[in-house]
Amino acid sequence: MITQAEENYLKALYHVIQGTEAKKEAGTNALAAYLNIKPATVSEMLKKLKEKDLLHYQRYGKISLTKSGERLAIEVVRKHRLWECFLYEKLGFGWEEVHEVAEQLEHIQSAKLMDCLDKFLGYPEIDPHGDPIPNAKGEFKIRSKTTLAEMRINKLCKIVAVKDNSVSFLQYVVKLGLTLSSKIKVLQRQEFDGSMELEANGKRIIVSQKFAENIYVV
Amino acid sequence: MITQAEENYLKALYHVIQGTEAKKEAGTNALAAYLNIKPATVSEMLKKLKEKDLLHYQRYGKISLTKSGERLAIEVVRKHRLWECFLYEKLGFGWEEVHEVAEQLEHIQSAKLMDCLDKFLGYPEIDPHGDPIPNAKGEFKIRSKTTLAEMRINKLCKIVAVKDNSVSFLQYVVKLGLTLSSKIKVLQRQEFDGSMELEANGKRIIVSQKFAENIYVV
DNA sequence: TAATAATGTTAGGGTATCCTAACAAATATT
DNA sequence: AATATTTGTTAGGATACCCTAACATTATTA
Repeated sequence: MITQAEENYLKALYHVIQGTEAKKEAGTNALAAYLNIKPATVSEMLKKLKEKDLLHYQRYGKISLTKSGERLAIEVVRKHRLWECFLYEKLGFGWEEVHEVAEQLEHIQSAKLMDCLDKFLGYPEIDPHGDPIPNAKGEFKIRSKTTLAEMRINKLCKIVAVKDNSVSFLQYVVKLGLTLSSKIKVLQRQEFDGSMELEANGKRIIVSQKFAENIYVV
Repeated sequence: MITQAEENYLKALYHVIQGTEAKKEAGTNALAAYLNIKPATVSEMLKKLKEKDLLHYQRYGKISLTKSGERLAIEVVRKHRLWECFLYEKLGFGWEEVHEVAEQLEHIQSAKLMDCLDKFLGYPEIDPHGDPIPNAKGEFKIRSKTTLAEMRINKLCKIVAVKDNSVSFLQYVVKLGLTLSSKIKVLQRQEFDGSMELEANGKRIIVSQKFAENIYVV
C-alpha cells in the first residue's frame, strides 16, 4: 500500500524532474522546496521510497524515478487532471478553483472509479489548464512547450495551456479576458524588462515577462 | 481543522447512537467495535474530541454528541450519501460497490464541491440504499423503520431501504432479484427459526429472519 | 587548491493514531 | 453484600510524518 504522503512525493518528484533540462533527475532541496517541506524530512522519506523500489537514489546523489515509481506518479497526475475536468466541466468550478480540490481527490484509491470517471467525461485528453491527461495505461501526448515570452513580434498565436496553476495567476489570466484557445497577437516587446504589448479579443494589453513565460502558445 | 480520523469517530458515534433505543448516547466499547479499533485507543480520542467540544463525556460515563459534533457527523453522512448517489447514478457503480469508495470520498474538504455535486445530482433525498440524504443545512426526513421481519402474513409491502450495507448482504439481495421499490408479499413465517417465505417478482423465495431484519419496508 | 557556498544527512524531538497489558470502575449475579 | 463479569482507563510502545540544529559532502570560486 502507498500512503498519501508517498504519492505526493512521487508526484512532486515527477514534476520537479519534468521541470529540469535533462528531465532525468532532481535534488533533495528542489523536491523539498516544491513540497513545502524541510530537506531533512525529504531525506528520510527517500530512504523509504527507495526501499519500496519507487526511486533510484544514494546518499548525496541525485534522485530519479524507477519504472514503477514513474508509473505511480503518472497515475496520480492522471487522477488529478481527470478530477479537474470533472469539477470544471460537470460542476461548474472556476479555472482557479479546481486545483485545490483535485489535490485531495487525486488520492482516492479506486481504479474502477477513475476508469468510470474517464468514460463519464468522454476520455478527455487535456485538463482545464491545457495539460495532457494520461490514459489508463499512463500514456499521453507531450504538448508544445513554446511560451508566449518566446514569440516574435507580429506573430499570431493561440493559448494552449498555462504553466503556473496558482490561484493568483489564473485569476489574473481570467481578469485579462484570456483563456484556453484565446488568440493573441504580439505587438511589442520592451528591451528594458521583457514586458509585452499584446492584442487579444480586440483589446490591447500589457503583460510582464514573468506572465508571458507562464503562458504556453502554439 | 478536523482530521479524517476525527470525522470517522464522529460519524461512528452518530451511527452507534442511532442504533440504540434512546438514540442519545453510547459506550466506548460499542464505538470501538464499530470502528474496528481497540477501546483503549477510543478512550484517548474521546479526550481530544471533548477538548474540541464535539462530544459530552466524562470518565467511565456514556458518550453523546454536542450540537456542533452532531452537525459535523451529519455533514460527513451527507457527503457519504451524495457520493454514493454520484457513483451509482452517474458512474454506473453497483449497489454493493459504492460504500467502500464513498468511505474515502466523504473526507474531501470543500463545501462548494458538495453543494455543486448536490445540485448536479438534482438534490436527491435518498441514497442508493434508501437512506435519507441530509440537505446542506443538515436536515433530513426520518424514514420508516419497519423491517420485513415485522410484517404480518399476506401483507403486501415495498422495499424502501436496506439496513446492512455490507457487500455480502447487498450481493445476496441482488441475487434474490430484489432491489429498492421491489414489491413483496409475505406468504409464511416459520415459528422455528423465524425464516419467511415471500413472493416477489412472481417468484417464491425463502429468507432467514436475519435477512428480513435488514430490509426496511413500507 | 583552499576557502566559501550550496546541498544533503543525521540526531534528537514532537504530534497523531494505533496497539497490548495491566488496572480500575461499574454492573450483574449469586 | 460479596463476587464475578463487563466496561472503560492508564501506561508504555510502535509507526508515519514533520521539525530544528548540527554536521558532512559536494560544488563553486577566488
